[in-house]
Amino acid sequence: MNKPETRIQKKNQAAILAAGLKVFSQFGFRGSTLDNISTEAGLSKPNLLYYFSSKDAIYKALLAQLLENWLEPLKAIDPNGDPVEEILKYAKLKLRMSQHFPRESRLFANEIIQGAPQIGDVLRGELRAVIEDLAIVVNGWVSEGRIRRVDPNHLVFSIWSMTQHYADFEVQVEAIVGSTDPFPAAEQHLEDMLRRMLSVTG
Amino acid sequence: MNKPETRIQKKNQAAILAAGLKVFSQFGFRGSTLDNISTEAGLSKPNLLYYFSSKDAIYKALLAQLLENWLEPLKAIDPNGDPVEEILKYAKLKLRMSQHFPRESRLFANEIIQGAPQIGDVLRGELRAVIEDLAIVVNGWVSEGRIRRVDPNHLVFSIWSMTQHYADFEVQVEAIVGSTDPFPAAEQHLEDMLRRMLSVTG
DNA sequence: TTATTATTTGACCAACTGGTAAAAGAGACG
DNA sequence: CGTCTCTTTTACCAGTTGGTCAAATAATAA
Repeated sequence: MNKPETRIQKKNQAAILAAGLKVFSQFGFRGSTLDNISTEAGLSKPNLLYYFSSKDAIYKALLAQLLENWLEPLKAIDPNGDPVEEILKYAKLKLRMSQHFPRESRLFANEIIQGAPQIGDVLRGELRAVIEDLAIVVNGWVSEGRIRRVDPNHLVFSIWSMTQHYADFEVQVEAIVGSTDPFPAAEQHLEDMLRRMLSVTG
Repeated sequence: MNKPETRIQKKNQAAILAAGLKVFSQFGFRGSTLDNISTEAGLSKPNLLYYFSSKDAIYKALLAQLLENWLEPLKAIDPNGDPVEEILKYAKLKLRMSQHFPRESRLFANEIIQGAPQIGDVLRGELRAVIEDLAIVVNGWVSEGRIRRVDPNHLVFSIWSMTQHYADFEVQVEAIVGSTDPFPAAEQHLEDMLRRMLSVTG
């Protein structure tokens, strides 16, 4: 029933979402203004509101898009694969997302820090369910003796935190490593941490 | 030269800082309003401005206070102590700070995510210097064979991220562990991660 | 007590906030 | 060409923002 989008609509909606991502990820929802976003998008404020009915609508569209990409790699962990390699694959993918999509990460971080007013339900619903499934898989690996004993939830927390840190706290990382690209060393460190934590052959 | 503070001043300044911490840590600087803070502090807005000259002044006072407590434990790492235990002591202290002062952690996280407009200088100055000193110590431990080879900077990043995660992403942690207190298991996991990463006797 | 100082309040301001209405301007299509 | 829809702009609004000011009120000291 929804009409096909014109090329102008496609272009402007994309520009607005890109601008919204930039602004929201830096200032959070309440700290961002429609003026900020519309200026960044190269549109007038009423023109922006012609494409999105409200500030809220832009924010929600961004989060919805983000959550998909967020959950997908988690579900891709293969219970039949090699345990350490599966976990490492996920962790490295997450690190690469921090490297290449830091604003998405910061948008998410802002939302969570502020109490997840928009996506709290998703966290307590779908995310929790996915993590519960993963916990079963990890616990299976543990009881089969294929990885060392580990708390599945906190393993996930440590992967999330160590990887997202490079996006969310980018300015702090930069303050310390200077102009060095931190990601190669970060990946090596992440791999070391997880291999030593999980490998049964110590 | 500065006059002694009256008890009313002490009380109201403390109330304002407590209110500012609560509000700023939830909404970030730009997302917070003087009305929020003054209401939270139980004062009228002009009355609040009688004690702090501007919104900025409250925020800066909070950050200054915070940065002291932030850097102190880092300097307390003893080059002459047992390497693994020294690092673990620091990590556990950091975790306990997340547990008992989550709002301070979120205030800091908000500031960093938003590009550290206020404390960028401190990060590139004092923080960087402290981390450089620590790196020398850690590299010494490595070359003495007392801990396994590790990148000092990224070791610190992983400790910061894994510990602060429980404060900054509290709502996400809660969504997954439910009403369980996450901190005992978090401490165990943190200790496992670091011991297995660092201990030469694997 | 009174004089002095410290504190609090209410009224106010200019700039900015998210959002609206109507009309002008562009594009697409027959 | 003309018509019709899509897009953009101009002008506007009520509520909120950080902050000021003078006057009123409480503490305190002599």
